[in-house]
Amino acid sequence: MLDPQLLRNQLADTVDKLKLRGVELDTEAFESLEAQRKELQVATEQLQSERKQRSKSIGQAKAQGQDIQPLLDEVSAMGDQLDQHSARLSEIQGQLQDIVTGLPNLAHESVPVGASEDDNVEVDRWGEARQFDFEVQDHVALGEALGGMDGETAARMAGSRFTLLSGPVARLHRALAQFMLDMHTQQHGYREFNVPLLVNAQTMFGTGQLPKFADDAFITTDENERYLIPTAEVTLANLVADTILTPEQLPMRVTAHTACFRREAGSYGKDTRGMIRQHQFEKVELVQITRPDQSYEAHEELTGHAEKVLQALELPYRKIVLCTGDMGFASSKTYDLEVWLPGQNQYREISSCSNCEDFQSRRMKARWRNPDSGKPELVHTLNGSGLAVGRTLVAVLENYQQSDGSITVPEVIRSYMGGLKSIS
RNA sequence: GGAGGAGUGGCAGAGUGGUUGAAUGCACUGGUCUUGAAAACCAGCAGGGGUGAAAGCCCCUCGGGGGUUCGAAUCCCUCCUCCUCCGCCA
Repeated sequence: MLDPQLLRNQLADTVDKLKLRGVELDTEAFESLEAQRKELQVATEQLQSERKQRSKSIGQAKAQGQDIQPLLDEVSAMGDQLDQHSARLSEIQGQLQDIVTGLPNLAHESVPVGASEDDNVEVDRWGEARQFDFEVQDHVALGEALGGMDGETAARMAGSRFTLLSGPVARLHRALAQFMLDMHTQQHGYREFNVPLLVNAQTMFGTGQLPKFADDAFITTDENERYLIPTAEVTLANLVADTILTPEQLPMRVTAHTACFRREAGSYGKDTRGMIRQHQFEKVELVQITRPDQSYEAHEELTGHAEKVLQALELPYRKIVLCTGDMGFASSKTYDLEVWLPGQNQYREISSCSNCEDFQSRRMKARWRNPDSGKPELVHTLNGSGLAVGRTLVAVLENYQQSDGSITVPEVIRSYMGGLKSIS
């Protein structure tokens, strides 16, 4: 959520910055609502104040044994007026709230301006695409030939966008997740969490999934509606919801390996082959909670932690910075890591690392006590995939394939596979 | 699923209709004292919001929401969470 003060005091400037994100805000309508809010709120609080004072004086008069009936009549009349005012006020505030919660975060000044993914900027490239002296296959052909990947049976039991893994391929998938988790906890200082996969609406609101993107999430139908998390970012960031952290607790680095669930509404026909885009996939997520003045440093660091996984697996990738028009709703700045997939002859996203500044913490009421001011102030939140496990499996299958269709197991993964060097 | 109990400031814990946003203790911060520390003593110390150039003034919040009342931490309804016991169950 944007700071409401920005919209009140620097409206024109904020509207300009929102335009870069591809969002048009009706300035006039907003200003009109805001003016009404101000007037109503002042009036309502004034009435509350008067009522409070008079009620107190009734208490005092009664204690002194005076006749309080005239006072009672007078204050009674105020009640109706107050009710009217506060009803109208909450209506206006609700309308303002609807507008504000639907606005995306503003982009950091270092983010390239652009309208779509075509305007994203490559900032780094690591590794070299392997040269094959045979015809490469994609992960689906490889996985099926190995007898370890089955989309048809999965579709029969669950529908499209699900994949069954089995045997050594399933084990490789598991090994990759274990490897990532171990690297982040043992080398990068993250604390491992095992988190709920179902959360309430409040929690989804905190990280920005609600109310605007309700259609993207799976929701339960029992009386207490719960959402299946689309990413562990939701649970990890919400660890600090409604809390005031001490300076010593920052930065907080947390990670979790979870299943993630996405409806992929609106992506019909996109990436239908294989396990690039699934309703259910696994991901090792990295989240950092930092002091505001250290979040951009942490953003570079966190992205580096994700890159370390790709480097250890010797998977070629490039790092791009998303332009203002292509960033996620809550983000101020996002790096995407795209891994080289020989089977598709292109780079595909395998990690997305974002600094959300105080956009999520304002929604979550996540604060720290700044020793300089002595006051609670909003923390900054960052998240990144480290990495998407399913897509990492895809990348390993395609990059490590041999002419006979077997897969060489990456060296760093072998100890997680009982020393296995090759899957055939 | 059934029966009972409980949710108050960072923590503990008073408070059952009227200057209570809240006693007291601990913790924390500053000061006095001390060579220094401790102890003792003094003082400060919830969060959110509105308005204002600022100082300040004002409003809201005692798990969430609603109600009764001139007035609610206190009474009523409802939901949530936690604890104990019974039942069921991975």
